[in-house]
Amino acid sequence: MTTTVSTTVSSRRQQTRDRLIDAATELFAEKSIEGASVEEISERAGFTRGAFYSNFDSKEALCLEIVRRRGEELLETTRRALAVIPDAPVSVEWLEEIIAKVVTVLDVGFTLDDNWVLVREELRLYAYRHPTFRPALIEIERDANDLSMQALAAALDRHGASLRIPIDQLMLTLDAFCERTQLDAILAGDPVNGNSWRDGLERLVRAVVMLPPEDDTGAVGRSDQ
Amino acid sequence: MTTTVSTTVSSRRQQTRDRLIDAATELFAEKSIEGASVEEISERAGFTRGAFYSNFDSKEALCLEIVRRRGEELLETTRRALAVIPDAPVSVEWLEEIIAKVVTVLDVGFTLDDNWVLVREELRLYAYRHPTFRPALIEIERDANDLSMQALAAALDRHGASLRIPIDQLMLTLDAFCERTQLDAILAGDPVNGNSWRDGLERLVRAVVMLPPEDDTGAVGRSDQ
DNA sequence: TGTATCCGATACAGTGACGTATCCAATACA
DNA sequence: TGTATTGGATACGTCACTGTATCGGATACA
Repeated sequence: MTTTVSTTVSSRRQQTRDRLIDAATELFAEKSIEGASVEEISERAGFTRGAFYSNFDSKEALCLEIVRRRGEELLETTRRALAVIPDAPVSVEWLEEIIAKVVTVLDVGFTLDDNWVLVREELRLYAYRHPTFRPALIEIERDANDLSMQALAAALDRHGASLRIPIDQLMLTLDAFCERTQLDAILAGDPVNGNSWRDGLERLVRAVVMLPPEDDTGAVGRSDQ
Repeated sequence: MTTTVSTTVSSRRQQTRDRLIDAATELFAEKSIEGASVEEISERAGFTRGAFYSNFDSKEALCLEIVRRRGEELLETTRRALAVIPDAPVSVEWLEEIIAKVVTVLDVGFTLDDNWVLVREELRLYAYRHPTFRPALIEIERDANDLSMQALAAALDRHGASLRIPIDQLMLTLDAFCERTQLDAILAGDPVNGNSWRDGLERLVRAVVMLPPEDDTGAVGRSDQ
């Protein structure tokens, strides 16, 4: 139809959508999702309510878009972070290496936006109450998690290291730990440096990873996939 | 002044307060705190808005009361759970013993009410946005945490065991893990049996606790209470 | 330069929650 | 039995939010 026009059109539309999404994300952190009215969101974005409804069917549709975008960002950034991990096993200080990478990857989800933790928490609860929205959140979180998990599994495997607990439980635990630490920090009024919880994260990983049986050169054990 | 009357009066008043609090807790889990109106809370409790405002100054005051009560319940139940832990070191399977107790104690916070996890999450976010409410939540959570933590520390010490990570971090991690596992279960639509996360909890503790250097009889190391 | 389309603003009516002020019934006390 | 007090219900005015329907201006294309 108007395919030629839509390119220029879309760019404008995309911008207002972006601004609406940014404003919404901010407000979701400040007040809750329930607490932030469509009017307020539009206003902060510099538009009126009409513009909002012209771009999104509802607040839920906007939430969905937020999650979708964040999911893409997450996957993208995680991939970049993972690309840095060397394929070949590192002989010296390989544990440090692994831990550093794991921490970096997990960082991703939290470093992107200062109060994303709050919004994420909000979205989780929102999902519980909005059945149509729920599967989207679950799927996206799962995808992001799986990517990091597989990378970690591969890295550990390459270095012949093993874990004291199942890897999926480790991922969940690390994630939950980071989230909680940050929330506590925010509650306490501390700035979210990202430093306080990083140390804890490293300690946690270190405590759960088991070294390979006395191997100094770091030879490869088995490498399926 | 009317001290003699207040006893009889209070009992009636207390009942309506209880009903209001119960209704509110239910609704906070179903809809959010923001999402549950004073009108709806009163209605579910079998009263009208007038009764609500006769008993609480505001929704925030009610939240405060909820947290206060829950805190007391938590401390009380935790104390009972801890009372079961034997003072003397157990020679055989002492690790099992410790783990079981830790799990039990942590259970407390979650077993009391099926969807307390949701309400707790809500309250955490609510606290972030309501500065006057915040310190109450922080204090109560801290008190409950400290009680378990000290008990765990003492138990570990009696048995000469140590941890791979600082004990406060362990407590936070365990708590966060339980919470998250349950939230995930709720999101996935699974019933909150309390079984799925129990296993994980035990594994986690087991992975982090370090046995004393080859001691079969479980002799006491140091015991600075 | 004219015209069609698209996007956001404005106007409007409907809804629901809020907090207060007042009212009624039941209970306590004398 | 009469009176005072207390606990909860009802009624009221206000305000913010929702969603829709209509309008105006800008941009693209001929």
